[in-house]
Amino acid sequence: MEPKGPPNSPNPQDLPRYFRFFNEVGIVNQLATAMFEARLPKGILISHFSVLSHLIRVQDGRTPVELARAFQVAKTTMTHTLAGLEKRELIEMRPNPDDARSKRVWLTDQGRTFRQDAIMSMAPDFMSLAAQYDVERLDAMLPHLEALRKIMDAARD
Amino acid sequence: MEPKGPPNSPNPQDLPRYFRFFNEVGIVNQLATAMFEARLPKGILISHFSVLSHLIRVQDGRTPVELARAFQVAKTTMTHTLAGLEKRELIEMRPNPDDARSKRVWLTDQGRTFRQDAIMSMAPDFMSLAAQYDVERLDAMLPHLEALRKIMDAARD
DNA sequence: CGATATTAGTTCGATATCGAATTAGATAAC
DNA sequence: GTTATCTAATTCGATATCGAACTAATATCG
Repeated sequence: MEPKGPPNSPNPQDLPRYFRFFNEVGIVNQLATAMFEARLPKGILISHFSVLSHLIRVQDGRTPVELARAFQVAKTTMTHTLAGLEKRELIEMRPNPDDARSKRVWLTDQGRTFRQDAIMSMAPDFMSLAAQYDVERLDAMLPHLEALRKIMDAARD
Repeated sequence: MEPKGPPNSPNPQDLPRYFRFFNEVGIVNQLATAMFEARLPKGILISHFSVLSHLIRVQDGRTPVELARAFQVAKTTMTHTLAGLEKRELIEMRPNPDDARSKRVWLTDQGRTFRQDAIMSMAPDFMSLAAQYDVERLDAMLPHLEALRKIMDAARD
């Protein structure tokens, strides 16, 4: 064991290690996205599904800006995503009584059902994954990813 | 410790755990992408940078199809990305002597220099990250991510 | 109160990505 | 060896995402 220096001594030698890690994260993300979207009806993307899930998790009635911030996408992107969901009647946009500039987003029954069905349709993929890769390993990584995310999130001033 | 059952018993109860994991991966990826691209000259995206890096890592002289497969993007997407790199003279496209339908992609000196400069310009971000998050934790996750990626990759028949 | 600055949402133009169709060349089958 | 099939790359049309500019409403501040 090396004597432990200061908590972390930033070292330019480490650069490739970061690249490798983030590269791998990117690949996993791409594969997961492809896996998810293969199960979604065409025209519905992860972005749509994620908004529905978010609204269930944190309660609906959020404003578009809140959603854009939560997903860290441009406001215009959220406008577009919400328009798609509204067109399919998975959400409803109502005026925000607290602020006439604003709106609030509500899930429709169809929206809730749709999400539930989508999740169920993905189950087989996860089951087949579970057969080859112990879920525990994902759980073990989660706290580390969360810690990383929080730091990176705080860093983007 | 629980008695160890069969290696992994796929269990529908685990679904939310997968979602949480892949969701977190997505967020980290998004933050990393934003961090990288903030350092790249405008008009250059991660996709461009990644192709340059790939060509250095596995040797240039690859064909567009090979690159499209390596990154798992549509051929048309790679055509587009390569066009951007060529316009900026970071790569050169030459005919493939082995196959008249095909081309081979070569790095220019400018391309190599560009990549090196880009990496150096990102160093400060990584250093500041390293100060708060031990690189060892990333290294520890890497093999697990790689294993996961391989399984998912094989699964996408 | 009234002027200024900020904020919510949209429209618009640019670019990234994809799938379908196309063209030219290579491979396979008979 | 000729025909049919497959493959490499591009073009085209559709959609996702973004930033800049805009409008309307709210907040701030003198």
